Amino acid sequence: MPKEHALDFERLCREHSLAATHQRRIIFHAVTASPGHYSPEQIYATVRAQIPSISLATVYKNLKTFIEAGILREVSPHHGTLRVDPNLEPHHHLVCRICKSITDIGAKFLDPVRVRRAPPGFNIEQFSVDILGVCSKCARKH
Amino acid sequence: MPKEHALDFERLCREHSLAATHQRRIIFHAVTASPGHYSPEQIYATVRAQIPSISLATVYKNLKTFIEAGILREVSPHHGTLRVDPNLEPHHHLVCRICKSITDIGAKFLDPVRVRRAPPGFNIEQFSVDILGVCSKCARKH
DNA sequence: GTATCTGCAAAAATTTTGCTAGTAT
DNA sequence: ATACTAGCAAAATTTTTGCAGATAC
Repeated sequence: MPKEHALDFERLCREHSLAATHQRRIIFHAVTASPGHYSPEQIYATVRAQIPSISLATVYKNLKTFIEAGILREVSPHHGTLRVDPNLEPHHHLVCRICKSITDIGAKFLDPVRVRRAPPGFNIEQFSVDILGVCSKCARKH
Repeated sequence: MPKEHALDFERLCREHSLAATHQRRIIFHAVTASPGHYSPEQIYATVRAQIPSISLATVYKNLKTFIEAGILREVSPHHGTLRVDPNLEPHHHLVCRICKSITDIGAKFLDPVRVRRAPPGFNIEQFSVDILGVCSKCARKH
């Protein structure tokens, strides 16, 4: 339970050499104040209640800035565009952090995912594991 | 190793009550012929080599149709828009197939993911598990 | 004072929709 | 013959960009 989000925010900005602007403070608060996984539009709506003059572009720019700094994460590394997968067998994905490439890996190459304490009320149908890291091609370039 | 994609395709269409059109045959082939996780634009480019007059809208419509039928899958259920996650602790996601809601679940609630046979050349940094299913709210409505 | 950031407007990129003519069953 | 589908153009959504004025350090 964090006590002082405001202090956290000032510190975070200093640590990442970001200017602690009013807009950033409110955006950060909108994202972190209540648990959730919000879209830029949702965050924009929340922030506008406090800064009616803010622009959607500012929200986008700062979310991107926060993500690049590692202060926030993006839920899916592939939100940019639809990607179709013809593989209907149980399998998982190797996802390269650098080039965003996706490679299949058969489910049997992993220990089966097992839930220790079941989430109340949620009806589990299947598991999909993203194995995040750096592919061999990108490793060679760095 | 499938031998006869063409036959597969005709059968698939019959099984799902879809008209086996020329465009669909070429689109399906573009997605399944070589392993990958292609975007609509990439598929459009491939298909145009064989049907120069095809429209991008037709590619989109049919990918969506295939996905709804279960003939193809989408790599990420959240490609539509960016979603930010303020939780930097190790955790995974409960994702509802119906309403697309995302709920955090701490990493300790799952057995740790373990790779049995390591993918050659890929440098693993972290695991992200999507637990797919139906949330309690949506279950109540069905 | 200087570098960075905001807001605006415009553009780019992605996806959907309505309609008419054409095609599969 | 009937129902479904393709192509087109237009619109809707989502995201990025360039720049002038404002703000943080």
